[in-house]
Amino acid sequence: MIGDPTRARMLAALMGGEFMAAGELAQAAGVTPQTASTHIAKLVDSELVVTRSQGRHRYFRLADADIAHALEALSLVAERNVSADKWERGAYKPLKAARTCYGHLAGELGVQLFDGLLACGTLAPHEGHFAITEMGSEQLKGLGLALPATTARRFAYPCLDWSERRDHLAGSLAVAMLEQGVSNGWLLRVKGSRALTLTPAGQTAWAPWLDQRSMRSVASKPGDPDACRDRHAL
Amino acid sequence: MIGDPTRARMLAALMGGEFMAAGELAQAAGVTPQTASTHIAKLVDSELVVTRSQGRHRYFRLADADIAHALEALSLVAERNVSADKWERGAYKPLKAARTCYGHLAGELGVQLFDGLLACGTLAPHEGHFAITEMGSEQLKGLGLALPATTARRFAYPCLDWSERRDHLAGSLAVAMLEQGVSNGWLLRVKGSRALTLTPAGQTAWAPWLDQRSMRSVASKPGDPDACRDRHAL
DNA sequence: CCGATGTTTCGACCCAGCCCGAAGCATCCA
DNA sequence: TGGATGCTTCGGGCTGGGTCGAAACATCGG
Repeated sequence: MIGDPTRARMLAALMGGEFMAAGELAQAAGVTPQTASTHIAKLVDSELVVTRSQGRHRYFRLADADIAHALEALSLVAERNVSADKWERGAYKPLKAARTCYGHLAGELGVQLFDGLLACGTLAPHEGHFAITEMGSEQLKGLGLALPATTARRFAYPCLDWSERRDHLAGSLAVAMLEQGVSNGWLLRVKGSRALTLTPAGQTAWAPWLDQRSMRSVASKPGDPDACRDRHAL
Repeated sequence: MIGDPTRARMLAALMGGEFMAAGELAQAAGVTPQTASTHIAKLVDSELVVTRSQGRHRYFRLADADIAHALEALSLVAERNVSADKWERGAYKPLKAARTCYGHLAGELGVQLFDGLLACGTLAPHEGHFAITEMGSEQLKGLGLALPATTARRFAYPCLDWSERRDHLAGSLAVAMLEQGVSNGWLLRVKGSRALTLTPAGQTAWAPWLDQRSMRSVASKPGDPDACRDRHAL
């Protein structure tokens, strides 16, 4: 089911996490609308994709996060033979820098932000997932973020990034942060792609977490929130 | 590649994490040896499987943990339509109770053990993965376990269980614990299957982590190691 | 060296399923 | 109401690739 190249391209296009119209999917997969339609019907039938009719359009989206996760894990394996310099040129480059992954942020930017959130003590490990700290809650509210329910099972958890081969943040918090970033003009969607670009405004807003030269070393001792808080106060 | 039913059965058989001979794979997939051979060649060619010749046998194993993880994530999606009572009867039942998952323990037993290890403070969350505590180190050494290098990147991390839909423990620690369990007779392999059975000896050895009536509530406040340590002293 | 066993290669067959053109619905707009 | 747009269904052509029988190759035991 997932193995067919055409359906695989469709699913890859849907990995952005948003609804897409049937015609868009046909274009993304490079087939005629009628061919796309039969494929979509199969995807819906096997409950990988859910549908939502709106006027004369029908929109489709991945059914849930488990499916996105499975696809992400597959990408990790499938893309591993892509040579290192492929990432640095052509269509891959913007995707590697920053992209959406089922509604949240992935790529170099996603990984950096995740590292920063941990290093600054905005998030703290909690039973295999992550909880937001009191301080972190203040930080994010200060940026104008409406925090989703922090008790949700899928509030914040790690997601392995297929280009970076390291974790980035997933879960309702990550979704909310991406939405905020896009609506505030911190991130721009690249048309017809999952790629994103970080604007100067975004760089400023998220500076406390992104602007850390020695990310790795800081991350190794998570209990140093002061540096981050100070920087945030700028 | 993964989508072909025959290859999927082979990969599922390999999910146990051990080497299997070509003939065994043919039997597991229900095809003739020559058919199996062509499939295996493809799997090796696409680097999903690695080979190891020994005499007139050739043994095969999944290439690495990323691939196992991707397959596990796929199972989670693929098996979700299996009705609840399917799990309770027939061939599924022993698999649900306890099985191997790429060299470590999965199923109800795997999830319980993982919960117990966290609840007792043997393991503690650490930067998205898990670290062994000093106390936990003593506990495991006391059982005669040779601890793998605790600094390894993949020492201990969560792995979503496709029958339980909750995390169990993966990583080199989990592999070592399974190996110890099998070689000490705490666990018995069910012939021709990934299933495992827990012996009374195993129940005793792992009692500190398994023997907790109110698992969920205990797990919710991880800082209560005393009860576990006391029980261990029995 | 010779049979037995395990595995791979070759050749031929056959069918599931992908693809598109044409036609049929459904919805919106003027 | 009629045309334009978006999507789905139907029918038929085609081919990629899975399957097995037969035979070749490799290794072990005697």
